[in-house]
Amino acid sequence: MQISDAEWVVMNLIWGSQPIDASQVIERLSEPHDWSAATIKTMLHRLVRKGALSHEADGRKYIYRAKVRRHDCVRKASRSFLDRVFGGNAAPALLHLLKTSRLSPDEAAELRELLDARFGDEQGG
Amino acid sequence: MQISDAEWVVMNLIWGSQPIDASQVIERLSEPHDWSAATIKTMLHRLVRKGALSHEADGRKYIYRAKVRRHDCVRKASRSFLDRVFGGNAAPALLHLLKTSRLSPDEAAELRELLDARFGDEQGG
DNA sequence: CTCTTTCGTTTACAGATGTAAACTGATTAC
DNA sequence: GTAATCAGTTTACATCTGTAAACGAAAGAG
Repeated sequence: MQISDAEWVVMNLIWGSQPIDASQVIERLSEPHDWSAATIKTMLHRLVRKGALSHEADGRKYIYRAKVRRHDCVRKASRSFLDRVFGGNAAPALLHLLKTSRLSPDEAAELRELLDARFGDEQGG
Repeated sequence: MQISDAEWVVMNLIWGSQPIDASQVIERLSEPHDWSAATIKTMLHRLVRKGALSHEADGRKYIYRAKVRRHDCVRKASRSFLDRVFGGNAAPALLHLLKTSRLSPDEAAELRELLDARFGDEQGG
């Protein structure tokens, strides 16, 4: 199951604010993305159909919840990105991101720690 | 201009082996991707139309060349991936890739060097 | 010179995507 | 209780994608 660009916007909101009903999603996304309410309703509907969201009636409205875990979707999307753009090799991707990104000192430190933890200074691991 | 999944396969080949003619592309891609010659011809055609490739007649066949630089496409695709999946923040993306990837010691070392060069140990840069 | 093969162009077609209006059933305001 | 409103469902529609067949021109086979 593929989550499209626009659907990621919706999913990202829902992962961060579930359970949530349609009006909330519309309220939070229509302005910043210049989407009509109808567009957002369509996306919610499609995401339910795809199995990415579940909805549960609460009176006349529906409460939406993610059925797929963000982490799994991130993994899938990352895999697909790596495959398509870097032939599946993480190293060039990491180098590219590192070269083109501004990181805060804290973020850099965290990265360095993880790097050291997983791939120790002397031997790789 | 967007390069689709399948088109990336073609572009990746061409970036690595240009100039190249259609029969070569077909020869190199149809087996591993299980694509018919017609499919590959379509993709070449679309890529020319999109402006990603140029073609130049050489007798009855065409020689293809990339018109867009790989680096630019990588940057665009990375940007789009970051935006869609990580809300535009490189740090979580880097952490994710690092957590889910196996790197060789050399790759790890290269990353560490770049990290240190760009975001020195004491002060961020 | 015809027939066949080859190469590129056009056309095809279903499914995904972005974007949204139309429709329908329930609910709230009079 | 009838009108306006609101939520969700259906329908719409152009474009993009993946996948490929059909078609037309050129070139080589005989």
